[in-house]
Amino acid sequence: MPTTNLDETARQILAAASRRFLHYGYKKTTMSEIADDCNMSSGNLYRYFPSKLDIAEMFVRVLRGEQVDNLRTVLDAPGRSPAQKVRDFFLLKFKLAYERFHDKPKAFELSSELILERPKVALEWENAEGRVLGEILSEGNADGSFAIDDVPAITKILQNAAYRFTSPALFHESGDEVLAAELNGVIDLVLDGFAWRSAHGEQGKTASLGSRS
Amino acid sequence: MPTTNLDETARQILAAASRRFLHYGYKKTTMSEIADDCNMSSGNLYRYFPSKLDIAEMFVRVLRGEQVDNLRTVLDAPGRSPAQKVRDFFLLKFKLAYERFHDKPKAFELSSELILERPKVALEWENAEGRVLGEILSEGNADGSFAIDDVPAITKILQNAAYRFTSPALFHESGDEVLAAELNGVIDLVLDGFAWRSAHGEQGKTASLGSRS
DNA sequence: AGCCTGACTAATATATAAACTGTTCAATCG
DNA sequence: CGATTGAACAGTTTATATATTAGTCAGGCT
Repeated sequence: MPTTNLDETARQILAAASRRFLHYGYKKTTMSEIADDCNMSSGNLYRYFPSKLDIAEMFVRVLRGEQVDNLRTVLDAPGRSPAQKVRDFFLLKFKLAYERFHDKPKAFELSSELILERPKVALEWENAEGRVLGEILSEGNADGSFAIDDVPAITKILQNAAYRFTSPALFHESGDEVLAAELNGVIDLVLDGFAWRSAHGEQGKTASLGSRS
Repeated sequence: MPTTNLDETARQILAAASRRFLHYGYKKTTMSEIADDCNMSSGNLYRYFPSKLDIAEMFVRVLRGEQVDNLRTVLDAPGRSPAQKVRDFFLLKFKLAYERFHDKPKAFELSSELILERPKVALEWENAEGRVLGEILSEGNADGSFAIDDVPAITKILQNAAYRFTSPALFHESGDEVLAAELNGVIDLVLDGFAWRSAHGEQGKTASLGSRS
């Protein structure tokens, strides 16, 4: 959790802001309200955070920390093969995104607003999750399930392939189960790709069936 | 082209409307302006189209027709294997979307506005493109490159896996070449998945390396 | 008759004024 | 003297009034 770096007062401010962000959204909570909740003046908030947007950024960093911690449990699941963990990772990520979108809509709205002003936060989020996924892939390399030479590159490819199921744009279109089934279809296919590569090696350099241009 | 069904006058209206949609966008072109361009009264437009939104829908249908015709050329490319055609299909689709996003922004804006009111149009678009992709897959089945038992299902999976490169949400983040390279990475992997399946059969039923649950 | 017009209306959009909010900082407090 | 305040300012949001537009229809034109 990134909050451990924070002053006690800063944590209090963040907690008060988080409550209001979740209930009323970012734009509808005012600095004065946050200050009132903390029994201080609005001006004093600026001794602890440079701006309102920075409070929101810290709020999102906490959300991200929780989500990454959650995804990291996939790594330690006993009796699961690396390939199964790849599937677990994306299904859990989808489930977490889907649930947050539906029962914490204000948090989602806040993330979107923040990312418009601070795109770097989205990249950091993706990278943090990518690190977990990369560990799964490395584990597969170690036990011989996979034969991936460039783990970060393949991590990015997997994130790209699963993008549709991690962005809330389509959470309206279909239900939980339909989307999860489609995600499973994508994962089936990329895992078969891994299987092929681990049997034949040399991935990426020559595209097996359909060489480029 | 869907315009062949149309009355001569309707075509004239659609042409005038299209010019203004492309130049000024949907909301900034008025029915009176379209009528003036056609030397008729605004009321008369409603003899040919039920509403302004229906003119926009027809405009988007024409766009879609052009795009699908364009993608269909991939099917007839000589000397390309089915796997290469899968790659050609998605790279061309990406290029068309990327270019239209950048040099016909008003058309993109119009598509977005329309799809909010007429989501069915987006589904029809995806299905129309899916039919072309499905023909490529069937061709691969016929010549032995692929061994796909449920072509429509795999078509959907491929569209899902490539979604990130067909939705304009990320066209801001990276340049042309970076995105195309990432798309190629995804295609490499799914084609390797096809290679594995064509060598082993039984795709979908048992997920090769990482069986479900 | 069949096609077309253009004034009319309800609804939407734009422009303008009023209120509010993020942020600063000179003054106050402990 | 460091920590805190709250009035002041600039920028933005909201509320209100004005104007425009999508869509209708009773009549006119050919």
